[in-house]
Amino acid sequence: MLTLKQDHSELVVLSVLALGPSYGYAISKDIAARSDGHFKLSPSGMYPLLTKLEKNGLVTTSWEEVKAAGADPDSTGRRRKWYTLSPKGHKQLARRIELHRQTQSILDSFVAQSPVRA
Amino acid sequence: MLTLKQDHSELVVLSVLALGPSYGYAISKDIAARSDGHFKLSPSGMYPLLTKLEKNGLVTTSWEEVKAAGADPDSTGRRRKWYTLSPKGHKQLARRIELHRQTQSILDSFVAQSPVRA
DNA sequence: ATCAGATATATCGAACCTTGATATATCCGG
DNA sequence: CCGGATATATCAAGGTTCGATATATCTGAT
Repeated sequence: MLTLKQDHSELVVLSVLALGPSYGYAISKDIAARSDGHFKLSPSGMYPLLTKLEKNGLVTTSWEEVKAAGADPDSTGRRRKWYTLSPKGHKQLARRIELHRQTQSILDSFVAQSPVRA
Repeated sequence: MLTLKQDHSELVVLSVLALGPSYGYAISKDIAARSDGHFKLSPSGMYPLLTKLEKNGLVTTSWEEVKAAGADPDSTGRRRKWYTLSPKGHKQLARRIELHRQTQSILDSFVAQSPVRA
């Protein structure tokens, strides 16, 4: 189980949001599910990252009050913060993907030349 | 020009040392050359990393006194610290490569599903 | 009704990493 | 003789990581 570092976190979160708006908890479940449980982004990694994306204008946000079926109409209910990829966010994702591919290709050339013995 | 982060630095440095012993300055030049100038590992990234590899037993080290052709025989000369990948280092490299491939493959699956628009 | 576990967001501090600047010293070519 | 390359290394400021902690709500099972 791999805990994602910031660069990979950002790439993955942006790519998840490229499929449609979501919120922190759902994104983290999504990442775990779509990576077959291999990738993990914990709350303490997720929320600061989402805040940073918002501050940088890569996402826009809105709050949703999630009320239970038979809940007290006066209760606050559970709050859910939705994140939507902005045009700037889409551009940033494209840039990140390009950079990722470039990095991978060079990294692979180093790895390919390594005479690996177990 | 990409400055390597620790994880990538370690993978790249180990893979360079897998081809044969080297020393800090040469490794950094090697990385720049073999990446066509795209990867950079600065002295302040390199030396702490090499120290860590040594402390963890992944490399063994030895000093070489590099004397100039017509140098004063009593001068200290320039010091060069050679790093040789240990058996433990070879195993670690194999592990790192495997992890790298796994990570790439999952990361690629996220990226592949991203509807990229410039 | 109660309670455990899931849903949901968020911060904190200690440890660790990153990076440009600084330091020291030697070697080589012009 | 001097600037640039060779060679190693540390420092401090800022950024990152990660488990722990906090708060509050919802759901399903007993």
